[in-house]
Amino acid sequence: MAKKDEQNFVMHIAKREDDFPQWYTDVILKTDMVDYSDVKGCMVIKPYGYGVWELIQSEMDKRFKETGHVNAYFPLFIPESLLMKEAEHVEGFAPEVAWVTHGGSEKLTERLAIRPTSETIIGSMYSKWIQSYRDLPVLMNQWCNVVRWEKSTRPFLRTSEFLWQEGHTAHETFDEAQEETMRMLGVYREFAENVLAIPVITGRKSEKEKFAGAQETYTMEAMMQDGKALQMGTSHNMGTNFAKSYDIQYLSKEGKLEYCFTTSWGTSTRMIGGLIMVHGDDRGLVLPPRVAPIQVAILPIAQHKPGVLEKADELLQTLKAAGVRAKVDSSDQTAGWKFNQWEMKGVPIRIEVGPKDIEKNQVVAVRRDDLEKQFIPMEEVSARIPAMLDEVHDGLFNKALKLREEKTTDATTFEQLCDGVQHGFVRAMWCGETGCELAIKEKSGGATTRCAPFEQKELSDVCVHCGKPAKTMTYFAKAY
RNA sequence: CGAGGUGUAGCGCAGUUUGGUAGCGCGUUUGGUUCGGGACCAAAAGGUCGCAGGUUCAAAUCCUGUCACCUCGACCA
Repeated sequence: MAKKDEQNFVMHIAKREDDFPQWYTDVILKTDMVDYSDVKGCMVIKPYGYGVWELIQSEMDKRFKETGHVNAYFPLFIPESLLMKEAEHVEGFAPEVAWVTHGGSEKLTERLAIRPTSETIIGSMYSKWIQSYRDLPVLMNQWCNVVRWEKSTRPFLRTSEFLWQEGHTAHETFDEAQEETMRMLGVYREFAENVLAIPVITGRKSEKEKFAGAQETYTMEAMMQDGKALQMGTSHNMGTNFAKSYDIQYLSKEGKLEYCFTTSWGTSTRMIGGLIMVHGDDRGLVLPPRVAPIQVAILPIAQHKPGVLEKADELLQTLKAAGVRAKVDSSDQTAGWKFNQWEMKGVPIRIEVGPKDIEKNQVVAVRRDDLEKQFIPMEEVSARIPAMLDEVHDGLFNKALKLREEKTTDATTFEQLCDGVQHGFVRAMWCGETGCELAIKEKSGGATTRCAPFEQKELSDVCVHCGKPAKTMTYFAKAY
C-alpha cells in the first residue's frame, strides 16, 4: 500500500512530542468531537464529543444517587444584588461575569448576571426551604451550563460557556459538611480512576488557590502527557460563610436558631479535555471504554462478497445483547482507511470480519491501546469482548499511572523545584505563606501549588523556597 | 493589553523577495477496476487571492489603512 506524503494527507495530525497544543486541537477537530463556533471562546460539542459527556453524566449521576443526592434545576440569571451578598465570592468572580443589561429594548432596572456558578441563587432558595433541623441535610445537584468570561480559551479545558454539574448541600454541623465534602471528593476520585482511567492526586488547596468564599477547597489533580497538571474536580466546605450571607438558618432540636454549614462540588466538560490529553497518542484519540460512545467498531472486510455484511450484522446483534456499544462501518472505503479512521476516533476495540474469518468461524479483534491482533472464536465473542474492554481500561489506567510517576519528582532545593516543574509534578515542603507561593510562581516560570495531598511525606522540615519551618508537603506544577 | 504569525477552491498549502493568463495536494462528483493497514485509472466541477483605498499599461504580489483568526505572554477561586 503506497504511503501518501503525510503532510498532504488530510487526516494527518501533529505528533504529540512536536507540538502538544496543536496535536490536541487537531485531534478534537478531526475526530468530530467539537467545532469552533462564531462566538469567541464558545465551542460546539458535536455528537461524538457529546456522547462522551452523556456517558460521563450517566455514570456520575448513578454515583450521586447512590450517595443520597437528588437533581434539581436553578435559573441561569442571577440578580446583581443577590450575587453581591458574599464579599469574597464577588471579588473572586467579578472579572469574569457576563451581564444581561436589557430585556428586549428596555434597559433593566437591575442587571442580571449569567451564572458563573450557582452558590448564590441556590443559597437564596435554601434560605427559604430550610427552617428546621428536620429539613437537613439538603443534598442537591444540578446539571447545567455556566459562563465565565475568560480572556483566553481552549476547547474543553477552558471555554466561555461550559457544561458541568454542581452539587450543593446544607448540614447541621461543620463535621457533617466536612464529611460530605470528603465523600464527594472520594466519588470524584473513584470516578476518575474507574471510569476515565485517570489516576489523580487528591488534596487540599492553598489559601490562594481555594474557591472564592470557601473555608476549605479540596481538589483532584491529574498529570497530562506534556507535564502540565489539570484540575479535574473540586469539592468545597463553605463553613457558614454562604449561610451567613444568604441567611440559611434552621431551628435546632434545642430550639436555637443556627446557621447551616454548606458545601459545593463540581466537575465539568473539562474532564473530556483531560482524558484526551492523558490517553491520546500519535494515532489520535484513545477513549477509555466506559465513556466511549462506540466501544467496538465492526469492520467488514471485502464487504461486497456474499455473507460478509450479514456476518457483521450478526456480530453487532451479539455484542448489543452483551451490553456493548458497537457499530458496523459498511461505508465504501478501503479497509486500511477505516482502520486509521477508527483508530483516530479512539474506539477501544476494532473487530474485523472477512471471508477468511467466516470460513474459520472467528473474528479478529484489535485493542486500541496496544494494537495487537487477537483471534476470537465466534462463540466466545459475547464473553470475550466485554472482558477485553475491561483490559483496555486497566491498560490505560496503568499506563497513565506510570506516566504520572515518571513525571513526579521530589525537591529539597529550590533549583530542583524549578527544574522539576518544567516537566511534571514536584513534591516539596512549603511554609504555607501566600507571598512565598507567589514568589515561587514568579521565579519558577509559572508553577503553582496544586494541592497538599492527603498522603503526606516529610521531605525536610523547612520550606523549599524561604527556608522557614515547613507546614505541608505540597505538589507544585504548571497547570492548564 | 504586550510580542510574534497567518488570511489564496470544502480542507491543507505554494506563488509575494524580482508586478505580466490563478496553481498544487487532499477531498467532492461520474464511470470502471479494487477491497486483510491510509488503493488505482479516466473524466469533471470548484476561487472577487480577508476587506477598503492608492501606485501602475498591468496588483495575490508594491504602498497606506482596516478587519478577522492563531500562538506565546498577562489573566484565569
